Amino acid sequence: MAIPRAAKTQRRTRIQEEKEEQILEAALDVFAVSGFRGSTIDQIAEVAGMSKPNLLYYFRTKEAMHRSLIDRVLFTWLEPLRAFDAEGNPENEIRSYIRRKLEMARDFPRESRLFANEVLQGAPHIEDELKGPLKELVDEKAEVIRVWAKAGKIAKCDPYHLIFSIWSTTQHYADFDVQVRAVLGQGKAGEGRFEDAARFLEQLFINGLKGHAPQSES
Amino acid sequence: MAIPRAAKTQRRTRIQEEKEEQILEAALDVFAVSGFRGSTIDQIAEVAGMSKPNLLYYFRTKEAMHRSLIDRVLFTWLEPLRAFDAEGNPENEIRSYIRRKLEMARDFPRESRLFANEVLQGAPHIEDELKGPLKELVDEKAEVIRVWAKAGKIAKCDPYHLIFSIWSTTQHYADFDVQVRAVLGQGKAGEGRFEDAARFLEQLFINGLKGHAPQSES
DNA sequence: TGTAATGTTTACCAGTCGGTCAAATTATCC
DNA sequence: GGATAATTTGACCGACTGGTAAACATTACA
Repeated sequence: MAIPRAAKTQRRTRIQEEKEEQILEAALDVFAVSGFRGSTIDQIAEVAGMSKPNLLYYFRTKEAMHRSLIDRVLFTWLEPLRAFDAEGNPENEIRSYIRRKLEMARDFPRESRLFANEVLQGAPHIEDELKGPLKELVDEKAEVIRVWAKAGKIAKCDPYHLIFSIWSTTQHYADFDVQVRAVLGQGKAGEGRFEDAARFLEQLFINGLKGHAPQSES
Repeated sequence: MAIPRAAKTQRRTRIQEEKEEQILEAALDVFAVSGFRGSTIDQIAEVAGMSKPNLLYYFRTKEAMHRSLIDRVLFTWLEPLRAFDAEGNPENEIRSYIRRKLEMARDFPRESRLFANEVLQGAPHIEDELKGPLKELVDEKAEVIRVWAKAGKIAKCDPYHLIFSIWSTTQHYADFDVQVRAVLGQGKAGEGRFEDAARFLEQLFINGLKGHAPQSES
């Protein structure tokens, strides 16, 4: 009868586990490059090395694949921000947040591009996630930063725009990789570029946010 | 016999001028959102308010439209960087570069997204421009910054990554507009967000690059 | 080992894609 | 006003799109 469709049955078989993994892996490849509209099931099927109807056996529609991919990636993608610790030393927290985000741009560029494509195209599939969980998390961490600034531990600044600028500078190395490589040219475009970027960004943000001494309150 | 195709004839008629303008305007709307692969001629035709064969009378192919659009936008897009003046005061130059880039993100978000889409998808249509004219311009301006740093007018830093970070932070407000709005929420997502962003970014970059006193040479 | 559930494939569908063609319409210029 | 060139359109093409149906193959399990 075959009603599997990956969710109906309580326990997923080993083969389901494997195939779904294989499909999402291929889908990530394709969606990350062409976005949702620009990607086709046939492309994904080819990359995954299976027939199109076979893909559609595990994911009923193209949207279901995309949805599943986004859901899985979104959680891990926000991990670095979640790790942002209110109790920690501000300078260290910012420094390691930058470093972690940069590592993700280096190690998971496809995931970064998947989101970039989605948001760039108006986030038609993840608007709720942005306005809900994402906003809440950012609000929480922005408050932490605001308190640090108020206490003079870092410079007074808009915490939201600080977060945006860390996102954009780090993800730039994944999303605009082609451009970065083109501009740096043969010589400087090697893997060392991430180390250079890390050094520069840490310098920029740490110096840029140096607290103004203890500073009086109110 | 009508061989116009917009380029064969030396002098372009008023009507050609107008229609091509109209088409490129519509194409910008569509390409900026969906990227090249994700956009269709029919969509563009509908936005432009003309029939599909009529579009194809002025631009032989979808690629020709895209090409034409990119060529036209690329020049103006790099204008702010070109204006970067080696003779000027470093702090002022950086400040006004940021401001100009941010104004472009605010006033020409579609153009920003057009490029973002293109680069994100591997820049299949503009690789040459990136490796050629763009790289040359950036090399030139990076040298200016390097000299400033060497003279102690600004902090020692990698000029390429400085430029990347200005690009990414400013364009973020165009390319990731939906996300920015979602995170800032109803209250703070108004037009004032560009002023807030400008203030933050100027603070970040100016403080982040404060020169270390005159500093000895060699 | 049999059989029922699971997994895979071939053939196919209706709608959309980029693009063509010839006929019809409109502007231009004498 | 008429000839000529420029513009516009409806009808159409083959290739591709997301997705389906049903036959076939494989696995799990009694």
